[in-house]
Amino acid sequence: MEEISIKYDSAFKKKKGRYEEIIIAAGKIFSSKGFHRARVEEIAKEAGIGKGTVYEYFKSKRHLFVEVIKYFTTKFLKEFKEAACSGKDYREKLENALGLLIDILHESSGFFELLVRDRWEMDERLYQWMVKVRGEASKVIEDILAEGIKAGKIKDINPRIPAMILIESSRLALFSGDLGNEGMSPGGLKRAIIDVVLNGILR
Amino acid sequence: MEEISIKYDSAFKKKKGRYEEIIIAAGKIFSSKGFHRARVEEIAKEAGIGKGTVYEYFKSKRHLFVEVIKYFTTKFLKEFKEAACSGKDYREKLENALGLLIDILHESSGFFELLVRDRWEMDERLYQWMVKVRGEASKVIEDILAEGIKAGKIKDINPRIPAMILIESSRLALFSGDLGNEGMSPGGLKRAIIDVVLNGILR
Amino acid sequence: MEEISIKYDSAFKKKKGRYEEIIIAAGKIFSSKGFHRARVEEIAKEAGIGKGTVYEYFKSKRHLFVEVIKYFTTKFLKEFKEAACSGKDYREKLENALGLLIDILHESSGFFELLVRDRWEMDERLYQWMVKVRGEASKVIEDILAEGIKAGKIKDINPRIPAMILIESSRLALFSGDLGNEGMSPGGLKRAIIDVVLNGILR
Amino acid sequence: MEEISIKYDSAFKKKKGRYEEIIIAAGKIFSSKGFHRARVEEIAKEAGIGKGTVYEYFKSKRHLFVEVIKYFTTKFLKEFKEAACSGKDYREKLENALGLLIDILHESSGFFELLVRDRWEMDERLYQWMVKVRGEASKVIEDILAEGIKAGKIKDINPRIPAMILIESSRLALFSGDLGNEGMSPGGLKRAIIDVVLNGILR
DNA sequence: AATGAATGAGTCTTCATTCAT
DNA sequence: AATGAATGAAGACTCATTCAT
Repeated sequence: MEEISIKYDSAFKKKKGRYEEIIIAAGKIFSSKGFHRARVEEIAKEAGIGKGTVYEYFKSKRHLFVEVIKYFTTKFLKEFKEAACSGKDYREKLENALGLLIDILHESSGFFELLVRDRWEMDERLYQWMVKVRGEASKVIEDILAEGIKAGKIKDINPRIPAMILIESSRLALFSGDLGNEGMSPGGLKRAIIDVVLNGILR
Repeated sequence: MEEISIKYDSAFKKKKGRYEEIIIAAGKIFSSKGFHRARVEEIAKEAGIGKGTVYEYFKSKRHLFVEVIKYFTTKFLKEFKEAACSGKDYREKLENALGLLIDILHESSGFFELLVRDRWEMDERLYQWMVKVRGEASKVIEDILAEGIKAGKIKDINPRIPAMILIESSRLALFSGDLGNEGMSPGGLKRAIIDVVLNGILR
Repeated sequence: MEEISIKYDSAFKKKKGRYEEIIIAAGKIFSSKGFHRARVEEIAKEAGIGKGTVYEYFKSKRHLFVEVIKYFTTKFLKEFKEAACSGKDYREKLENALGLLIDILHESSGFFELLVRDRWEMDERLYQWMVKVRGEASKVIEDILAEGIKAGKIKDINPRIPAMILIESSRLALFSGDLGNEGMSPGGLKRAIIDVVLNGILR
Repeated sequence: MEEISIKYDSAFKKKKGRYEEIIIAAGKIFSSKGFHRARVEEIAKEAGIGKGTVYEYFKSKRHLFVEVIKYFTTKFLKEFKEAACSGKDYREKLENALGLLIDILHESSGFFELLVRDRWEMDERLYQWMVKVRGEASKVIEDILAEGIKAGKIKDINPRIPAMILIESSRLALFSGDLGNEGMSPGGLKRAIIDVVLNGILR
């Protein structure tokens, strides 16, 4: 299969494929080992190319790292925003957005830990980028909550804190399995979080 | 003052102080730079000793890292549990415990990011340790919530998820300033989180 | 003018021009950076061709270097010999030959430093080539001096040493500006050298 | 012998010996291969130490190179100035100074070619250093000639050009053997150069 | 013939760790 | 016990060269 598609692929790759291929391979390796333990040669191998080729596309390991972060966060934000639109009311939108976030965290936990973990690797510009991404993600949820407020379903409060609580709480998906919440599927986690934040736990 | 106590300290250090001093110095450096960027020599310098001496007390940089994690998490857990006892009812206890957690995250954000970030550096044993610490922290909050349930104040639900939401949400303290929640003091954040989780946001 | 001749040139180049163009481009780059710091890609760019094309004409960077040395030294020797013929007597010939040498050193100091500097890059054959070039240049001056001897103007000595002193002294043109002999034009330098060597400095 | 002196040596080395040992080893390797072809590991091996140790004493290969140049030129200048003082009159001083220069060029030709050859490797500061060294060497000869002028032995001219001619001509020592002036010993070369420059070659 | 994307051998450099003092 | 000079394994990065198009 690999063999069969070589010609088609290689014709395509020259244009933009290589760049993206390397990003994706690097995403895998960085996610599983972190910046420092990831070896450029290993990334190249994962991408099925030679070590030097990486440097044809990226100035340095650090630059590659930055592009990996940007690539995946951009991709995530796009999907997240789309999910946040697809629903008939604020409640459905909330479920869709949070569901997507939790699914992604659940599946790609490695990558999302990068965002916190390798904060040390970030220069100021990348750090500001991450702050912006975080802010945008928060805004997506805030807007949904604002819709709920407008519809009279939600208390008329500043939706920022609840929005951020919802997002932070989604991080629990990272620890499923490790923390005894076995049997807690992504879907179950989503419902539980929404339930707590919407209804509270007071009797 | 610093100067005055030096002699006393250095005489005393020979017994047990050195070990702890190194841990504390290493905590500072690891927190601010992460495992890989921290240099053993810098840690030694911070501790006011020679590089070789570090290896008299710790087998390797990795071993030192493990002990640093254990030292600070143990210290944290102890304080966290104490805070969770000091209050006349579940509500006060919750405020005290969460307040402490948020304060620590706010002050020592660098260190607590270690716990997530350098997950990659952990061998299985340290990872299990961290899982245990997380579990115990969760248990502390769960017990407080259970007290509230028993007192009839809180719905009769499994308190695990709310407990973990409370803990995860506390992480917002890590981003104060960066994320536009300026003006949100640790105290304000604590109250906001408790309010949302206890009462929910539905009208 | 440059533009106008491009088409003509490029049509012509296919035959022999390319080869020479590359040599000239390489001469520029090697002269300004030396062998090691010169990049094949940069040479290609300077020649207005692709990197791979260089290898169509030259087996390797080293081979190209050798040809560059040969090309320019041959060119220089030819001009040097011509200058050494153009004069009515030994004195005029000496002035013309030395004048040319000094002018070339003054203008293309970079290239002539190659000859010494990258001695390490030379394999035995190129080294012998350089020895031969040096010998021929010396011979040109020796012959002029011999003419002077024959004419009874110059002492009847072996002209080799004076010839080589004249040539070595011409190297001072390399340092004009750096060494405080500012204001010493190539012409002035030429006259000063000839004056000293012919007349000596004793009172 | 080597063995016998180990303790004495090693006690001494710790202070300043290592630094100088590395310089000397590096001088050997740089001289014989030039900057680029010299391998740090080979320099270390020549010095009888490990590769990493070089970096304990020198920040980088380039820094080491700079120090090598400075070390040997300083040493040369010192000896050159001393030789230029040791003589009863200008003539003896000239013979001593030029004799030393020619001997050194003859023996350590590799090193002195560095001075020209690796001009490309020099940053501006090192280049200025070399200009200064050249200027000082010239000044030494100029002063000797000035003494001759004062004594009425030499024409009352600016001694700079003759001084520089004497120095440049000494470079012929670099080519003894290669250029057919076989049998021309350093001593013979010295006398020939002085003779030509002092007396000139006109009949 | 011309190209430039791909390659990997070759090097500098870092830094955890050792060990003689 | 304490030290820091010495070490060398490990890894990022460069660039001459190749070769499919």
